[in-house]
Amino acid sequence: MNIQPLFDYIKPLMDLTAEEEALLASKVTYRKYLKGQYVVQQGDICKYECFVISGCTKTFYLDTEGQEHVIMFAIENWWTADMGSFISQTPADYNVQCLENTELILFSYENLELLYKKIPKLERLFRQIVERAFVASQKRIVRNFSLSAKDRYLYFKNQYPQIEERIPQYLVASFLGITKEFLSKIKSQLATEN
Amino acid sequence: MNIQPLFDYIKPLMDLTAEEEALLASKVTYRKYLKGQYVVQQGDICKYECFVISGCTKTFYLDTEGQEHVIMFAIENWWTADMGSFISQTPADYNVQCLENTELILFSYENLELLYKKIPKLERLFRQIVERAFVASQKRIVRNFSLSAKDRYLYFKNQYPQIEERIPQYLVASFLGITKEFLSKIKSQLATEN
DNA sequence: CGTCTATTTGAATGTACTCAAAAGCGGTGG
DNA sequence: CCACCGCTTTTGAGTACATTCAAATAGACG
Repeated sequence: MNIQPLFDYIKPLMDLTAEEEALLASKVTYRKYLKGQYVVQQGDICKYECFVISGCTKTFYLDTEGQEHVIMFAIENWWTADMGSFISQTPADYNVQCLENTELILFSYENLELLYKKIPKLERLFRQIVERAFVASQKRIVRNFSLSAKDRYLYFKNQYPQIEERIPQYLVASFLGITKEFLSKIKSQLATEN
Repeated sequence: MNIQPLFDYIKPLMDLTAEEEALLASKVTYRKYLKGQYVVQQGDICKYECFVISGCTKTFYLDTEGQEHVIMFAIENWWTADMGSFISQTPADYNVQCLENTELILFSYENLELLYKKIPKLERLFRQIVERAFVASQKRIVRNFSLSAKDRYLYFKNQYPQIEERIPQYLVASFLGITKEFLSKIKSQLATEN
């Protein structure tokens, strides 16, 4: 049990007093997951916003044909959840599953509300975090529209080398919105080019 | 000058005292734009978060080939801005332009910060607004991956009939990530089907 | 070493794009 | 009132990017 990485993450964004840190620590849950375990399942209510201490998760959606679409990955110092489900406490559209053994800090809905009350500046912190997530999400929409599959792959590889290295290629393909076969062809094409 | 729609929008989300309403009113700017005018231009710093009282705006991006990609529309009771630019006060990636004569309520960066200080629960309100925007953005990514152009169009038409009716079709096409020609073909196909 | 999963390769196909031209439509001026 | 202009939409032919399906190959792990 080590939630220090959470404080290290918060520190540059916001100052917390020792009491506030203690309160925060008392209202979150540290939990280990094994590779393959689900943090959230489609149809369940997403009970937690999660901060990743170590490991890696994927968030994905199963469409009506059973096709899996990876929406996001999360690694050390990232947040994950099905936010739509969490904020309205309604059934989740997405699954969050661990791709490695993973350590998470869980913020339950009730405790997060309580923390917002007791430490109002957390409201500010989370506003800023979500603002950045929203901006990143919009940028991804733009990339999906304006870049070819090849360029989206190169962008991903360049931006998130530490993710590309540790997850299977078919998940990268799904994240990029292409088939695993086509990503394979893109890679072999890139290899011959140089 | 009528900012009542803003208060009507806020009321179901949060209670404001008369003093708070007055303070808020004193720290925002009401402004009319003509059809075609820019609210934000690519390269400028986005000075305001904008609440739409009336009219309609498009947010778009010009890629390296000069191709326009519509990222979002905003109509009555929606928010618009280049949030990435606004939150970090750096040059904007996107343009926001009025598609009709438009009335906006402008929140400047400084005044919004001041309002957050004086009315901390506004921090909560904006957090919740951005959370919902983020969720919507993620859902759009999922739709772009899992639906065909035809189904994306049908979804858009169904969800936002009041937008589809009042804007030219080539902008709808751009928003959906397809060419205007292809959207035209989709529509004629739908017409023959029934 | 064998099994299971992930990746690669190839051929046929499909969805959406490009380019070019024609048709529709709204406003303006002769 | 009609003719013309600019802009939007439609139509068609040819093309490109990405998919599907099937089979072969490579890698990981017990």
